[in-house]
Amino acid sequence: MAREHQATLHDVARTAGVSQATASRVLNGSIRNVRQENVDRVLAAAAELNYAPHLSAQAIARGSTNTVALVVSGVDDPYFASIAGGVTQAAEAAGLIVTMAVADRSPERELQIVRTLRGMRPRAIILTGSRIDGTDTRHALVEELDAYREAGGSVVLISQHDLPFRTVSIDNYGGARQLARALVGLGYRRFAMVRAGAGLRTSRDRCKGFVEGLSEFGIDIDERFVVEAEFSRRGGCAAARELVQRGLDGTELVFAVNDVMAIGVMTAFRDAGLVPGQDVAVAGFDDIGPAVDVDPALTSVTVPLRQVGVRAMQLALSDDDASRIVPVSTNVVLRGSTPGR
Amino acid sequence: MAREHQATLHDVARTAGVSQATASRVLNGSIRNVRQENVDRVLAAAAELNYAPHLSAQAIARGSTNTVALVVSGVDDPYFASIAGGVTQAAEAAGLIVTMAVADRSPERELQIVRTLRGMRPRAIILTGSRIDGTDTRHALVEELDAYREAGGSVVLISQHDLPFRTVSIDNYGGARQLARALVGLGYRRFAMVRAGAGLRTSRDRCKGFVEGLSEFGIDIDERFVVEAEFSRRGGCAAARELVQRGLDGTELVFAVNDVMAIGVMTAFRDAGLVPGQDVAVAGFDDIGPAVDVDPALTSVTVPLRQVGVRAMQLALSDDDASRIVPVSTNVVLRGSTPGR
DNA sequence: CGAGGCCGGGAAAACGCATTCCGCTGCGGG
DNA sequence: CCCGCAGCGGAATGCGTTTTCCCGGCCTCG
Repeated sequence: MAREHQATLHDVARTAGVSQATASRVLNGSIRNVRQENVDRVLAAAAELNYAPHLSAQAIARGSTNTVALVVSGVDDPYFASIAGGVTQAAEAAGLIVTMAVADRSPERELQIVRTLRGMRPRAIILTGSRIDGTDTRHALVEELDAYREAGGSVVLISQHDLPFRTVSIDNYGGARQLARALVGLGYRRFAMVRAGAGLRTSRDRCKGFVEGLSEFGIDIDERFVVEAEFSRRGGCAAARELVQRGLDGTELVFAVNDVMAIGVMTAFRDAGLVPGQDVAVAGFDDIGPAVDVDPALTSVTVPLRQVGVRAMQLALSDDDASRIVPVSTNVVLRGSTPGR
Repeated sequence: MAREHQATLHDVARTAGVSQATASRVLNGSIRNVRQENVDRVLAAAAELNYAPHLSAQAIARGSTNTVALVVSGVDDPYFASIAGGVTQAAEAAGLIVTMAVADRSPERELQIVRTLRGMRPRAIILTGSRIDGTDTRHALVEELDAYREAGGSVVLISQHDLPFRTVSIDNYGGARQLARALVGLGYRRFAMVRAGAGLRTSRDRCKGFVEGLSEFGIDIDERFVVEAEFSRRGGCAAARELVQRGLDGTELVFAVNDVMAIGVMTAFRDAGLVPGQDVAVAGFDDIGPAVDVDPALTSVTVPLRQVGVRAMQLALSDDDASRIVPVSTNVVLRGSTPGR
C-alpha cells in the first residue's frame, strides 16, 4: 500500500487487464464504446487503486485545462470575498477549478501574478480591483493579457471598462449619482467625501457620480472636505480622524466610496464622541453584509457582488464577442445612518 | 502575431538557435552552466516570444507541482476569508500557487472536492471548516486524504485535531472557558447559547469550553436557552428570533459560538426592540474585523486568523513530523456588548 | 606531445495521459 | 462461401517539459 506514487492510468489498465487506451476510454467517457465487461473491470480497478487522473497530464494531452484564474487585490475585504464566492460558484457549476491569487493592492504584484498565471494556461483570467490606472505597469499588464488572449485565453475585468477586454461593469457612476440625489432629497446640503487613491477606477467613478449628482442641485464639495485614504476599514478610520481634526465645520454627511471605509468612518466618529447618523450622517457604497449590522444601519448603494462574480465567470466562458460589456446596475438603499433632516 | 498557440520552449530554443535542453537550462536556473552568450540569446528569445513555461508540462516532467489546495466552507464568511488570506500570503512567499475550492457547508461536496483536487497533485491540501463529524462521508474523506498523503502529499487540517493529520489547533475550548470565567466575573449569571450543528467540531468545542467554564461557578444553561442554528449571520438572526419568541425570561447574556452569528443576534435583537449590551449582553468568538464596528462593540475571543492561515501553510511545507499539532492560543477581549453588571 | 578530466551542448528518453490509426473478430448479405 | 463492414482492443504518437546520457572540444597535467 505504501507506494510513493499515486496510481497511474497505466496501473489501472494493467490490473484491469486491458490496454491504457481502453482504460482511458471508459474513465473519461469517450465517444467510443467499450464492452460492458471491460467497463466493469476498469471501474473496479480504478476504485481499488483509488485512481485520480493526473490533471496536468490531462491538460497537456488534451491541450487545454479546466482551470480558471482569479486575481483579487485582497481576500479580507468582503467586497472581493463576495465576488470570489460568485466566481467559484459559477466555476464549480461549470466543472472548473479556480485558482486565486492576491495582488495585495500592488500593480507590480498584479503584473507578476498574471505572468505566472499565464503559465498555467487557464481557460480564463478574471481580474478584479486592479488599480493600474496611471501606473507604468499598466502597459505591460495590457500587453501580457493581450498575449494571453491572442493565445486563446479569455480575459474578464471587473469595472475596468476602458480596457480592451470583456468586462463586467458595475454602474458605479450611476449609483453614486442616484445616491447624491437621494441624499439631497433627504435634506442634506453640506457633504464631505472619503475616497481612495486616484489609481483606483472604482473610486474615481463613484466620486465623479456623487459630485455630479450634487451639482445638479448646485451643491459642491469643498476641497477641504475631500480626503483620500487607503481603500480599507483602516483607511476609513484614518480619514474620519483627519476630518474631525480639520474641523467638521457644519458638515452634515460624509460619503465614503465604499462600505468598509464608511464603516471605518462610523466607528472612528464614535470613538471621537460623535454619534453617527445623529451628529453626522454617513453613507457608503456596495451594501456589503455588515452594512446592516452596524448601528445605525448604513445607507449604501447595493451592488449584487455575488452576481457580479457569477456574471464574470459566465462572460469568461461565453465565446460570442457580441457582449463585450455586461452592465450590472446598482440601487440606492437608505437606512438609519442618513435620517431625513 | 496571431498564432493561436502560446510560445513553447521549442520555439524559444529555435529562435535562439540552441537546443531545447539548453533553453530549459537557462530558463529554470538548472545546476548546469550555460555559456553567457547562449544565456543572453535564450533570454532574448524568451522575452521576444513572451514565453511562459507551461506549468502542467513542468509538473509532469518534474513529477511535482507548485500548487497548494485550500478547501474552505464558504468565502463570504470573514473567518475563512482571513484564513485564506494568511494561506495565500504564505504560499506566495514560498512561490506556490493556491487553488481554492468552496465546500459550501456540505460534507459530500467536500469529499468530491478533495477527490478532484487530488488529481491536481498539489503539494498540500489544507482543509478548514469541515463538518464531517458524525457523517458517513467522514470515513471516505479520511481514506481519500490518507491515500493522498501516502502518495507524498501533505494534509493540514484546521481545528480537527482528532483526525490523524497535521493540524493547526485553535484553542477553542480554552478560549470559551476563559470567556465564561470572564463573563461570570463581570456579574453575569443567566446565559443563553447559540450554537451550530453538532457536525461542526469548532462549535462543539466552544460550547463545551463555555459550559464547563460556567460550571466552575455552579452555573449551567437551561436546555431551553440553547438554540442551534446555521453557522452564519442569518443563522444568528434566526436563533435570536427564536430566543425572544421562547421568552428571554431573565437571560442576561447570549453567547454565540462565532462572531458572525453573534452579530446576527445583535441586529435581530435590535430589530426586536432590544438594545444589545443594555437589555441583553452578547458575546461571540473569533474577533473578526467587524466585531469592533458594531455598536456596542462585540465582546469576543481573539483568534489570530491570518496567523492560523500562515501557520497552516508552513506546517504543510515542513517535513518534520515532530510537530503534528500546532496550537494557536486565543484571548478574551471584553467590549461594550458585555458591560459589567 | 598525449591522456585524462572538465565543461558545455545536443539528442533522446521519460513523465501521464488522450487520441489516432491499425488490425482483429464476428456478423450479415450477396 | 466470400466479402464488407461494424465494433472494439491495442500499439503508437504526441503534448511541453526536465533530465539523463553521450559527445566533442579544450585545458591541464604528466
